[in-house]
Amino acid sequence: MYAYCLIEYPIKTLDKAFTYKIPSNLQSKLKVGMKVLVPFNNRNVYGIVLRITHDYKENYELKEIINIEDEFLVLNKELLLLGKYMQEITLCSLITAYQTMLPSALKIKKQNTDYNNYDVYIKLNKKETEILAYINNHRPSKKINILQKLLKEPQILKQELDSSALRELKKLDLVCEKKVIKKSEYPNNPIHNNKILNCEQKDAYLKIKSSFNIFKTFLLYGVTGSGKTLIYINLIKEVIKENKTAILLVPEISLTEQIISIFYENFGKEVAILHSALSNKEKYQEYLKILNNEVKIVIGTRSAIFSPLTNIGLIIIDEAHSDTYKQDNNPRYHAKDIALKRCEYHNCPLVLGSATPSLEDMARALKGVYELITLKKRANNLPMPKVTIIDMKEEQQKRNFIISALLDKEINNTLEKNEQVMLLLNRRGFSTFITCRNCGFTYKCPNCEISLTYHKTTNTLRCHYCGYTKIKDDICPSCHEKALNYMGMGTEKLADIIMEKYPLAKVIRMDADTTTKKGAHDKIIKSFKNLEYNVLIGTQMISKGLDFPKCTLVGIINADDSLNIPDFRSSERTFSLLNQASGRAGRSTTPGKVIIQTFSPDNDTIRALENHDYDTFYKKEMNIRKILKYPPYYYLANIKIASKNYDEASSEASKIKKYLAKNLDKTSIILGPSTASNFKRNNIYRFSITIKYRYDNSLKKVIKTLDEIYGTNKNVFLEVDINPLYI
DNA sequence: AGGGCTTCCCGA
DNA sequence: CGGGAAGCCCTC
Repeated sequence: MYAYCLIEYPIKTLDKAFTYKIPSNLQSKLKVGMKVLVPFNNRNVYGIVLRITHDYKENYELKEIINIEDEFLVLNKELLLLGKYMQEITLCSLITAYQTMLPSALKIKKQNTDYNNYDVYIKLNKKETEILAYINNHRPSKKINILQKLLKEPQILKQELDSSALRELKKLDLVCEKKVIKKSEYPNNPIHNNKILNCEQKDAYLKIKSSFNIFKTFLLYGVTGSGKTLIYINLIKEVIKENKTAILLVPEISLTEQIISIFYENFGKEVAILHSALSNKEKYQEYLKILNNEVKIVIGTRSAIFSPLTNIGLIIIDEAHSDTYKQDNNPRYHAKDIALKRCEYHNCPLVLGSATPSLEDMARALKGVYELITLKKRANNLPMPKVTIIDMKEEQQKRNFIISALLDKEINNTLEKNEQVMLLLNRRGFSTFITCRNCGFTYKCPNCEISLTYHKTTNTLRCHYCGYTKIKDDICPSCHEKALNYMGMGTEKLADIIMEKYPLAKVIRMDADTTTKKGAHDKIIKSFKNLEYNVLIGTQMISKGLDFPKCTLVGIINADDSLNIPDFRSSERTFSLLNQASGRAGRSTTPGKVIIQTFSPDNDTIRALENHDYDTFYKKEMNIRKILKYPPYYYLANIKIASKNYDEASSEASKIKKYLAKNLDKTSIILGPSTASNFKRNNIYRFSITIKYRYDNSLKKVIKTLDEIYGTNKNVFLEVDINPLYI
């Protein structure tokens, strides 16, 4: 017998099956989808079996399979097909597709077996009476604080305590460390039990339930707080009753602790969790549970869509508009595409849940490709927070540069009432663009309607979609002030300003700088929730899914900045982000207030936020997409041409453009080559070509051919992204 | 990917 | 003529 194997190297030229003889001792055990060790070019490598046959025609002298790596790890037929599908739609190599589908401990390659991962807890090391004596004999301090906490709680995570105070306590031998292997069980949290579906929720539930056993996609469009989770739970209970399984995808686990604990509470041991914060060993364990049919539900981030569940009855993608569902390196797959394929295979429904659906999804729903289910009311009948838009051009005249008069007043009010404030400082993206400090003017490309990117070396502004270039002016073309240099402000500076201005403010920051350490994220959220602080300042990471009952005011300092990011989806993202952030205000009994500061108070996206008006936003934005031929009216494909050598990258890019123009359908539009948004990174220059197309035709074949040609080029390489989220 | 084999170039 | 670097090729 013979086995066709794919080997571990993710190289285009090796992306084909190699044939091996199966030694007699392995013949009964070996199955398609298993990981094997094979001799390859004077050494041994791992591979995966794609096909087993009884005869072999060509007279090439074959080697034998050495061994089966793990008899229990088998990629089943569905997953093998799924990998092929992923190869097809993302143009990655097949082995890359399979590698992506497996947890890192099981990848088809030699492993580093560094599995260690544990939590360090702090415990008291002396009797309670001794500790109390110590507390009574010393002045209040961070150390005393920690001891008091430990008297209440027997053990506390090390990262939650002040490290310098802890060091001293250890020296005094009052506390000790305890290492505990991290467990993936989440605490039961009996808050959300036994909730009954309201009318809207019940309707949605029944509609989806009636489509069990049918391959069909639902867009569950419900305002923030409309109780989508409760619908998910009820649906999944039903799925399990039918003895089937379900996958729930969430955008980021750290922001979804609540969902997880609700699921543990409802389903207990039947749930497996898969996400990047788990150690390799934990992932392996969760994966084994799924393989052994010990669980019925998998909750996880993007890659959980590949869980080896059999007999799937339902897949749900929560916050389906989130960018995290698309992988931003090779293979650039979107979890939704994979989900659709799996639902088709299992003949079951896919549910896309969102408060601000992507235009693509909404367009499909309105066309009838998906079934649209709308939840208009918040589950607890709370009103949506009141949104006020402030014109920062007017405020500038009044010398209010960062905090408007109204926001100032509301911050004072809120702090005096002992409630909490969240201030969102919009990110500026990766590339630099120029804004007028005086009037908020930003340069836009006349062809593509996106902000121009500033290139310091040449003092030019360029469109990274189509390549349009112009020289930067000295004075603002709009207000004629010499103020064309505003580059934005960081959270640190804003925190300083707030602390200086409001004596009552206890400020905590959350952004990329303050959350680098593991667990820092959680720590900030917990301490804000515990009311240790009353002002939370952060970038967009504070906007997602967080629930702070005492937070009644949300201030958006610079609504425009994300609007100006040079990307055709910046309006869509801004709407989603700010709508999401607005939803943070007033989640319990007191109604919330939202203040949006902007230089463009007449902008349609900003206007729509005032009334949480997705529908109007959708119509206006769709119109722009139609005129400019962007998705959902056209599909996109992006090719980045990268090289250490500027000239080579540039000339190859021009060649590729010519090749595409010659070989693609004439209805396709080719933009570029232009400098990519990440034009120079790590000394590699990148040029970008974007194709807008309506009919697939020869596109994938043409790009694939290009990709193969450049597969052997050592100096220039291509990065292909089909349906890119960013270009 | 990565090892082996060929080729090419320069100094003696 | 020799050795070392660079390029090329092959892997069941």
